[in-house]
Amino acid sequence: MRLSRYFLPTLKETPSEAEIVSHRLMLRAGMIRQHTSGIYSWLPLGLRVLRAIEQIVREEQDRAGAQEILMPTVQSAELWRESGRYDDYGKEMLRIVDRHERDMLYGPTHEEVVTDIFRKNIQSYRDLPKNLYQIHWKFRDEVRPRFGVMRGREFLMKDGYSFDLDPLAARRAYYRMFVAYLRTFHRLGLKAIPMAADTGPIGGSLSHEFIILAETGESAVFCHKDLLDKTPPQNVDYDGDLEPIFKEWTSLYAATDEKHGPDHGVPEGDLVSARGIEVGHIFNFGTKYSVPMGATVTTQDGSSVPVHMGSYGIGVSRLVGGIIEASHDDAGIIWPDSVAPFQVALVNLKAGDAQTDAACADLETRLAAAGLSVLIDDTDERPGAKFATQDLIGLPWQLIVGPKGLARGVVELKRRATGERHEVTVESALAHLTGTGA
RNA sequence: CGGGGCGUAGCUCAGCCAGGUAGAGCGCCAGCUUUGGGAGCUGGAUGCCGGAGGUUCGAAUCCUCUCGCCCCGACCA
Repeated sequence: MRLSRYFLPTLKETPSEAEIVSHRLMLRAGMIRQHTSGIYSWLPLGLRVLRAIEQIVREEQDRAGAQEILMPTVQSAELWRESGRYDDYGKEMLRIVDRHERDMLYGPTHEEVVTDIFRKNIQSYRDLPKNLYQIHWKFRDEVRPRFGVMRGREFLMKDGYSFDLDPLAARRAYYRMFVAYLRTFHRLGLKAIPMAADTGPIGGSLSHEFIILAETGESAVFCHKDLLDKTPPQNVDYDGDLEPIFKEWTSLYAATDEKHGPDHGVPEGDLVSARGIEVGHIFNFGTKYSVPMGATVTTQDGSSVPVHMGSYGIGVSRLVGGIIEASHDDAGIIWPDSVAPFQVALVNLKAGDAQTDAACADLETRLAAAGLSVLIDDTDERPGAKFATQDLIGLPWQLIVGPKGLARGVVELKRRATGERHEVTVESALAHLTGTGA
C-alpha cells in the first residue's frame, strides 16, 4: 500500500476527548474516529488490526473444536421474556420497537438466541458436545462509556457457547476454552492471567476472567509472580485431558480487586500487585438457560435432560486498545508482529529521486513476493516527519531507504520495539525480513 | 444516575469576568528555500463562536432553555 493514497489521517496533537494512552494513540494514528459517545468508526489502519486479532481468535477457536456461526444483532424480546432476563437486564439493553409495535432489542449478548437455535435443532445426546461461536457487534448502553474502544457501548466480541450432556462433560468443554484462551492471548503478544471471577448477571458456578497487565488498567489485580513467567502449551490435544493444564494455571494465586483478600497465602515477596484489563471471560453456568428455555436432549435410556452450558467471551475491539496499553512508548504504538496492520514500513526518504524510487519499487516487489504486507511511504514529506509518523503507527519493521545510504550500498533496518537500527545491504535486509518470518 | 467541566478554524486553545469590526500556534493551499528525527520565509483560504429564545443601539461575551462531549463516583466485555 502506498501511503500517498492511503486514508491515514494522523494527528500531531492529541484530541481533547482522549484521556488514556491507547485512545490517544488510536486517534492520532488514524485508526478510529468517534461517532458519538462510546461508538466508533474504524478507519483502514485500525480495521486491519481488528481483523488480524479476529483471525487469531478464529483460528484458536476452530482448533479447539468450536464452530463459527453468525447470529442477528437485532433480537426479539420474546426469547428474553422466556429466559426471564428481559426485565432483569435493565437500561444497559438498547430496546427498540418495530413498525408493528413489537418489542425488539439490540443484542448485548446471545445466550437466548443460541439456546433457541440449539433446542430447535438438536434433540439427541448423540449430537453432543457442541460449541458454537460468533465474532459480532454487540451493544450495551453503558452509563458512562470511556477509554475509547476499551469501554465503548458498541463493541466487537467473540462469544462462544458450549452444550454438553452432563456437568463433567461441560467442565471438559470449559477446560478446552480455558486452554484456547491461553493460546489466543499468547499469540496476540499478551500476557493474560486467568483469575477466578464473579459470575455476575450471566450466572453460574465456574468462571474465570482473563486479565492483561498494563499500568493504565481499569482495576487493581493481584497474583503470584510465577504466573508472569508461564507460557501456554505449544501443542494441545483438545481431545485429551486438559485438567492438568487448567490446574497448573489456577493453582497459583490470582485475584481481581473484589476477590482479593488477606488470606491469599502468597509469601510477601511473591505477590505481584498490578493494574489489569479484562479481555476475556468464561463461564460455566450449567442449566441456567436450558431449563427455562427447554433446551433438552434425549439420553441413552430415553429420558429427557436439560443440556449443560457454558459461555466464553473475548473483547475483540477492546483488545485493540488493550494491546496498545501493553505495548507503546512515548513516540507511539509498538505492534506485536502477529497483529500489526502491516509488517514493514518501507520509507522512501526522497520520493522523486530516481535511484531511491527504483530501489523502493524493487524492495516493495520482493517483500510482497515473500508474503509480507508493506506500507510504503512514498510521500514527499521531510525525513523527520516520516520517522515521527512511522514511530506513531508502530509497524514492527522500518526499512529506510535514502540516497545517501544507497550511494554507500546500504539501507537502514529499524526494529520498532527496540529502536535498534542497522545499516545493511539491500540483500541482507531482505534476507533478514523474509527469514524472520516477520 | 449523582457531582464537576467544556462546546470559538481540520487539531490544540486564547478571547467571555468588565458587551463595541473573530484571534494565535499547528495543519491545509501556492511559491521559494530546505532535505536523515514532526524545518524556514512569503502569500492565501478556512468560522451561523453547538442550537433556540431573551436583554441591549449593539451579544462569542449577560440571562433562560436545550443539545452534545469529557472527567470523578456508582456499574460493566
